[in-house]
Amino acid sequence: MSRPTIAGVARAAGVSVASVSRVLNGLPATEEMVERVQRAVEELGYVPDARARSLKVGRTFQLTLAVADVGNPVYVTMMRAVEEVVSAAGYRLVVTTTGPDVVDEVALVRGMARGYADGLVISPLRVDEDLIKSIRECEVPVVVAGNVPPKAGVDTVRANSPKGILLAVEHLTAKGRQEIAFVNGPADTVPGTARAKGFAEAMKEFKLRSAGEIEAADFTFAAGREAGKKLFKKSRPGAVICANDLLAVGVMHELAAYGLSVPQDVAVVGMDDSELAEQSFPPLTSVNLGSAERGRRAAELLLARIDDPARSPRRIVVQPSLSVRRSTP
Amino acid sequence: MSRPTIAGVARAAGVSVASVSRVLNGLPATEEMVERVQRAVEELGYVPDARARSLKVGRTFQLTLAVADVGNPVYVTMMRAVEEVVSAAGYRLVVTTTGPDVVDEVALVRGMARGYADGLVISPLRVDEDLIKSIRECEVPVVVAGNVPPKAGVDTVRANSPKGILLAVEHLTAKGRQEIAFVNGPADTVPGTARAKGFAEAMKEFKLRSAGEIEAADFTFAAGREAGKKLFKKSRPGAVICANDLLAVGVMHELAAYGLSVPQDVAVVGMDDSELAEQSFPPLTSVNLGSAERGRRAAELLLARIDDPARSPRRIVVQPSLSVRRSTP
DNA sequence: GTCGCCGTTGTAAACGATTACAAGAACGAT
DNA sequence: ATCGTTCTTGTAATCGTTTACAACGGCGAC
Repeated sequence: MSRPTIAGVARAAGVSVASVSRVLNGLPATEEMVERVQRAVEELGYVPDARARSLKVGRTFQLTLAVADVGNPVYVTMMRAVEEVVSAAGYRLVVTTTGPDVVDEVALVRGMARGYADGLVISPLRVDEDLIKSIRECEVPVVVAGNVPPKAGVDTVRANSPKGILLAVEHLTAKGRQEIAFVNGPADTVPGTARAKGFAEAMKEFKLRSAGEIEAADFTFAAGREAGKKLFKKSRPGAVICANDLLAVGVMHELAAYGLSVPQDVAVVGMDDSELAEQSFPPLTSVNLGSAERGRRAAELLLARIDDPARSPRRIVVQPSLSVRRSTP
Repeated sequence: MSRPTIAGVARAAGVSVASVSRVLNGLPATEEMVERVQRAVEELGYVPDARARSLKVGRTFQLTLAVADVGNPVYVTMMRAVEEVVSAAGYRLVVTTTGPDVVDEVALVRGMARGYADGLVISPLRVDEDLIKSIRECEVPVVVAGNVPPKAGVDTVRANSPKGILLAVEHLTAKGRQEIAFVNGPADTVPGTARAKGFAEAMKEFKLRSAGEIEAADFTFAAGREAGKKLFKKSRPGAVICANDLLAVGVMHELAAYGLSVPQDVAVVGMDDSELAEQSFPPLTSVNLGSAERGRRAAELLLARIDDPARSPRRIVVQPSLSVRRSTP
């Protein structure tokens, strides 16, 4: 016995399929009609088929959020924010992971044309011409949580990480730490380049000389440890700014291995202000790049564009703040 | 200009829709036919509509993984494992979050009848009759990563947490810690009850008296801190076992607030052996409940059941091990 | 040359919903 | 009594695929 269809319900209720559909969608009908249909639905345990429905109406009432690395705690903050906005608007949110490769991301964006969802929020790590092209040509609205050039013609909401790094440097110098090193993620990623540039600018602004720069292989804990190892092999900075919280925690572990204490010997600042920042020990001073707000705004942009596909693309920048915790003096 | 359909491709190629479909699905056709169709597809940028396809063939080639709390790092381990197995088998994995409430879970399971995916892996926190019923009656195969009674008639893969706690207690006593306290998650959850029972059994086995038991409000970091506060207000155990890693990290923070050091003053053991365990400081000794293996096996069970819906339900138990790190002596 | 067979292609009917359109009922106004 | 209006309901087309079935052409065997 297979699932009942609308035709089965119609037969059971002794009415037409059109009437069943109308009742189900809350269109006007007599009390008796509503009654009969609902009884039949109840009796048969009928549940409408979303595939058939979306084929006909051209919408799925699902939205997709694509993240590069589920292990990065910054995404949980974002995911929560997106979920909240999206479900309040009556959409289901589904999360998929792309690999770290840009080709995976391109495949995902192209794949949206298959009609999996009505829209996409994507936070790409690496961006190239192919990806921009696929986003521009995407069949469904796309919002990029991150930085892509305006020519992509797409809604974006991004962080201001140079400004964030400036806040970190300002805080560290105010506390008397002048010898600041920087542990970045891969330079071929979008946040990687932005943060490298931000660090250089900030150091210039404060007339400081960098106490060492390391490019980690990844935005991960393990890569952070590696980077820390390399860094402390050649220098003893008074502070380290890290391009995200996972890297920062990795670096702190490495510091401990060297017998250095945080923040007395070395101050450490992370970025993202994710849940990990408060969970780490000592709790991590971290640049809040507004992940929650970025998630929220991205979701709102997506909904707005679904409502009006013709509106001109918005580019929102969310301002950072600094969450001071105990990893800095 | 809307997306091209198979009819458009057929027209452009000067062949019938059936032929296009056949070429697209790799069914036998002449070289010339394949050639013409592929050119037309290329030219128009045709992408088949997954909704229409799945409506017709009755399969979506998507699988759903439902998790209760994306903030819990144990799920990232699991997600990675599931993703790997599932994508190797040619399925797309989509992740959705249920709330902590059982009604959300029931709604999700019922909702699967709408045809969102070909199968579901769910890891429910709380289980009641409604949920069991909905799982038993679910239109698509369901695998439960967790513990539901056999009468649910469903494939399950669960951890052996009592055994895991036994390992923890054994380890602690071997290191000379006899005064062991336990910080559990909510008792009305499935893991909560299992772990409470496991702790009691383990203490009995080792002829020890509990040095305090606290039920945290949630399986979260914040709840762990609260629980730690309560615990240390009334007792000074030599060791604390926590029902998951987030709770353990919360407890360690509270210990630090009391000026107690880990592991010298108090040893701490977590459960799940998630990525957080190695990221925490000191790195957390944690009971490995086999999340990765559970994820992998759950995915395999799901694929097997999709292949053969009639096979009798399997109930797999994954054995725990202990990952000793520096939070215990 | 005719027949049968096989391989390739096309026609049309599904899948399960929504919805434009038409038909019928009810009712008041003339 | 007739007509027009409005409200409710049913019939059938449609969304974009897949696929059963039929048609056709080519080819070898007799």
